[in-house]
Amino acid sequence: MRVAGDDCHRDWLEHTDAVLRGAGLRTTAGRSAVVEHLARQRCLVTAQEIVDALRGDEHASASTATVYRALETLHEFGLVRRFDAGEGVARYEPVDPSGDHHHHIVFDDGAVEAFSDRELESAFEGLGERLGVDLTGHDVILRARRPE
Amino acid sequence: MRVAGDDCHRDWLEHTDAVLRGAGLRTTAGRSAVVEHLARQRCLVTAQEIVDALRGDEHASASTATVYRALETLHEFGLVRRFDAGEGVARYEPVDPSGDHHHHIVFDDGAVEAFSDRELESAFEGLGERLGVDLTGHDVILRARRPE
DNA sequence: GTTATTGCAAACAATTTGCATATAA
DNA sequence: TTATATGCAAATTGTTTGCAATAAC
Repeated sequence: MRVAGDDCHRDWLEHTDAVLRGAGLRTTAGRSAVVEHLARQRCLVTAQEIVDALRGDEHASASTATVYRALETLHEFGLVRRFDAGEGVARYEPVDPSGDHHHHIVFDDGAVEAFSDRELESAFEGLGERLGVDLTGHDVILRARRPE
Repeated sequence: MRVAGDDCHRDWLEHTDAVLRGAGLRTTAGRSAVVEHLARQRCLVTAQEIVDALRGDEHASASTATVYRALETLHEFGLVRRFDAGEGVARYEPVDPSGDHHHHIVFDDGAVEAFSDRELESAFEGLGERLGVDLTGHDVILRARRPE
């Protein structure tokens, strides 16, 4: 039985490795640790969370500077998405190489969850044409009240 | 002849005044200057831009701290939207009291433009129900390539 | 051997906060 | 008169950068 999430993450890891290597970048301990941590991640992570997680890992670690530099590199290559819910911290997540993507719900208590909706997705088809611009992507942020 | 934009801004100004006053807040020079500047604004503004604009205005001014505090207050009351395109600066804009709203396109050169699209908007109807959450709002951020 | 990558610590930029003063109600 | 708002400057926070040391290729 295939576990979708796991495969997606393995795919991302392989894809990321290939892209970075293909660009002539070296496979180094720090960046690899960041990439592997992201691959393990389902949700949005902050740079600080990666630093902390790696500090607690005896097999890998990376300084704050390295984490930020790795994230910047990954972002340049379109391998991670940067997401900013407006709390002053940037959050990152792997970009699924298969093209699948999801969006986010920010709850009033600050929690962030992922969601996807085919119907909403299809509303973006043809939008670029209607607006007369060359769309390269889209993000949706829903705000929701936490049910009490 | 009615000029839509102007009316909308006047409406927002009056609405904002009423809400703040209704909450027992005082009508003070600093906050009023910020509110009036926002009302005059069509596009997304940063806190710093407001400070600078007011510094050049002989009739009004507000310190950095006051501008941030005013924006925070307005945001709490849902009178402004905070928008973060991921460049590390928060941008604010009035929330139209009539319920009308628009979204944003971030171009690869960093420019941000507003847009609205009825078709896209209608895709959000029923979304909360489909997802089983109580939606209070939504933001859409399009990414686009600047035509060369 | 070269050149990219790292860690550290210092530098930065946006935003927040403490506190004494000013002012709207 | 009294509590809210302000300005200033210092403090915080998230992120970036210079540079010498290190490690990939």
